[in-house]
Amino acid sequence: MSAGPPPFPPRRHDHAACIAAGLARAEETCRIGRERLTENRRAVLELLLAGHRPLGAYEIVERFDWRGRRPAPTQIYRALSFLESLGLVHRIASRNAYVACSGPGEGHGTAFLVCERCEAVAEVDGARLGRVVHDLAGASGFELRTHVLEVVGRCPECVPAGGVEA
Amino acid sequence: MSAGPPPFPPRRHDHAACIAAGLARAEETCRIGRERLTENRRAVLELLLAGHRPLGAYEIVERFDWRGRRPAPTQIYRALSFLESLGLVHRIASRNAYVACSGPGEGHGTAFLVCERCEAVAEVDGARLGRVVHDLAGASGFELRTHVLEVVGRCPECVPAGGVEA
DNA sequence: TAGATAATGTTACATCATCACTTTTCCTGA
DNA sequence: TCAGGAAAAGTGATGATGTAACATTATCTA
Repeated sequence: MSAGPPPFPPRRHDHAACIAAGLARAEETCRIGRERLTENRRAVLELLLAGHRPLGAYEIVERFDWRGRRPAPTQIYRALSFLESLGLVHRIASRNAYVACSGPGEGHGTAFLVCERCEAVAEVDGARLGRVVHDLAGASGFELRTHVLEVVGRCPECVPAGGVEA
Repeated sequence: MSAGPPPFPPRRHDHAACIAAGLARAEETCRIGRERLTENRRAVLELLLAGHRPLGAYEIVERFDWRGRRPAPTQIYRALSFLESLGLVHRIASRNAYVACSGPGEGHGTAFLVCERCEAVAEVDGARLGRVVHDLAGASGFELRTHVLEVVGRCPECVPAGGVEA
């Protein structure tokens, strides 16, 4: 049930390694799907991995040092939709923002825990959630294709801090 | 467990009555909370109730016949956030759109079933979902405040229709 | 009825996302 | 190895969504 790394990585962890792992996973995914992880796509993914929180498309544009210039939004959106189609990136609908996928591809019980204070995002997955969503839809005669579950609150690091600041 | 009206109302139902009921509920809610259901707010709510599907803010602007002129987006957003704060309207994040609340206020197990073909939206609520979300968050040490669950697929009326048209 | 508070009116602007079209890059097979 | 086609990138414009700031008007309350 609960194998794998903790959903919220500790504030200090081997970030370089976790970026490298993400890129390696992307390369593997592309290789398998016979897709190309071009320079643009790779760069966008890298920024998301480095950000370690949801970034808006225009935030990505700003961070993009791309042979000295900045790419047009179009480029970013193209890369994002490519990466999304491979499950390497997810859109956080409640924030109009994007995060690098932290785990293996789309289970049918995926949820995002979004910290409203520090903006950290954890991706969690549970068969039980998948079943509940499935049943909830089924009970209404609804044919499920996909779902968006975003849980908003405080991550473990931010629970102690009270108030609404930040 | 499954009392109340069917989550997806039949295509033909007493729509006037269901609008009236929505408005009555809003008036009651405002009375209790000592809030004012002003002309603007009431009109926005009425449009959402009449639409019976998620409307974008600018769609509301267009439908708004407001003493012959059209209101600025600001007005609409102000009404929407007021109505949202009272739980009379919900934002469908995955669509940047808004629907009138169809049931009693915020349980902690609310989900929206969004038909990708006809755009109908049903609001469903289940204690089981609430528990799963709660547990999912808790297992990560996450302190839950609220959540967004949007299930995308086909409503019962649209399941028969194949293809991706519309 | 004065003063405080809430809501509205109005303009401008910030942010998010896509379209249409051209050019370049890369892959494939003769 | 190079022609031809497909995929990706480059570029400019524009559409769609959402807020900020501030003046004005309506409503409540003492």
